[in-house]
Amino acid sequence: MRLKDDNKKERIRNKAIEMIVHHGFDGLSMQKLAKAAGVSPATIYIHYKDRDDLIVTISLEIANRLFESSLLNFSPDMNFEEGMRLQWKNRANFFIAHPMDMLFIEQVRYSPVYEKVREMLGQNFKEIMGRFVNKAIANSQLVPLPFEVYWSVAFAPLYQLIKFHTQGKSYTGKNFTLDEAMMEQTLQLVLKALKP
Amino acid sequence: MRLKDDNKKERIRNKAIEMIVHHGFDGLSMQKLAKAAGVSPATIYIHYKDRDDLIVTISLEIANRLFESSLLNFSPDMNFEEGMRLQWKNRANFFIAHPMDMLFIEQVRYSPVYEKVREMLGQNFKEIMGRFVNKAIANSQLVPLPFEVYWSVAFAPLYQLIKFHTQGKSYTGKNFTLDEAMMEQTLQLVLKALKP
DNA sequence: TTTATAAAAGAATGAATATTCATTTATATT
DNA sequence: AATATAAATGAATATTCATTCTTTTATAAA
Repeated sequence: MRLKDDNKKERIRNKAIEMIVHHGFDGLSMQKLAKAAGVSPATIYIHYKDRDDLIVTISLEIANRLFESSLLNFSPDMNFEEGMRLQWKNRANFFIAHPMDMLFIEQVRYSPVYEKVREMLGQNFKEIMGRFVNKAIANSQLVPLPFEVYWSVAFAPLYQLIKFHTQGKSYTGKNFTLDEAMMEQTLQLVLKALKP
Repeated sequence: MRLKDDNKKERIRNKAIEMIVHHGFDGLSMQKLAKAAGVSPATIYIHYKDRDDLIVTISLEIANRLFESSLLNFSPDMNFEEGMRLQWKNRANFFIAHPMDMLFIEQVRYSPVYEKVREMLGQNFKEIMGRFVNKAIANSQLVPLPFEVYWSVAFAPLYQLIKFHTQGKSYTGKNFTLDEAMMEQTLQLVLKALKP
């Protein structure tokens, strides 16, 4: 029997991401996607149940790949500063290597689609980060705070900076490029905030 | 002659925001919107040039109202901590008073629509905040840093927390409510990061 | 080589889409 | 009260939409 052509599926996937990044969710039509990917509309439905499944599946793939990347060489038993620096490095590496994925997943995260994505995400990641935070607090390497406050202070600035970088401009429209030094400076500020 | 019924326009506006917040940009159709607002499809086109203009115009309205709110009683000559606290308070008040506007504008901010919105935004706000930051650095009340780093550290955590709050859950799905004390705690962390 | 099987294609379907048109309606001005 | 004017309507338009149907094609297993 004939096997599924993964290259074909990848083309569909990549073009879908591209279309959504450039034209939003309402810029994605199955026919335009088929044309852009060089396949028949019907072929999309061999790989994805329907339009919604396409979006959710791709979102999950990227989210899981991001989590996986962020956990590279990471352990919840790490020293707090060391762990934070590694998380920052891993996330930054992923986003800068895959700018389209970054813009796509951020768009998803702020759209109603994320509701569906959230409940299908693995639990691993939250557990590991939860342990990391609790341990750091117990060891007096991190000021005691609710997980959501930690998350907001620890990572929201990084995401914001990387978004500016990926878009090539800050929210005022000014051209912007994030370099190693600026990222390190920002991490230092965040660590200053979080360390007792 | 007959006058434009502002109540009608407001109904269109509010239902559009509601539909986009709940079902995303691809959940907004002009016919559904007309039905939800209790008007004829044609009536929408009396108030907005087309679908795109509707979305961009509403986005601009909300963005400008947010800026205005954030500048209530604010002056770039303020002491840094005082100014930061006021910005946090003003923004939080606006978002918590208008949760739908918050979810709408955040969705816009992460979508390609924002490109169009950005270039139509007034310059006032950036100028005032730019002066505030420069002055604070000159007075050694704020550590020297690029505006984008300041912005990311100073406000991204607030936006993240308010988003958790407005959605009623954190990104892990856990129920979440932001209270005064938690906001103050987070502001303290951010100030610790930013003060020399 | 043949056969069985599922992938892939392209055309077709009906529903939904944004927008407009001809008509009616409300009201400010005269 | 009459008139002029623009708001508002509902039906209509052509287009685009997601999805499926039938047919063809590639290939793994026999």
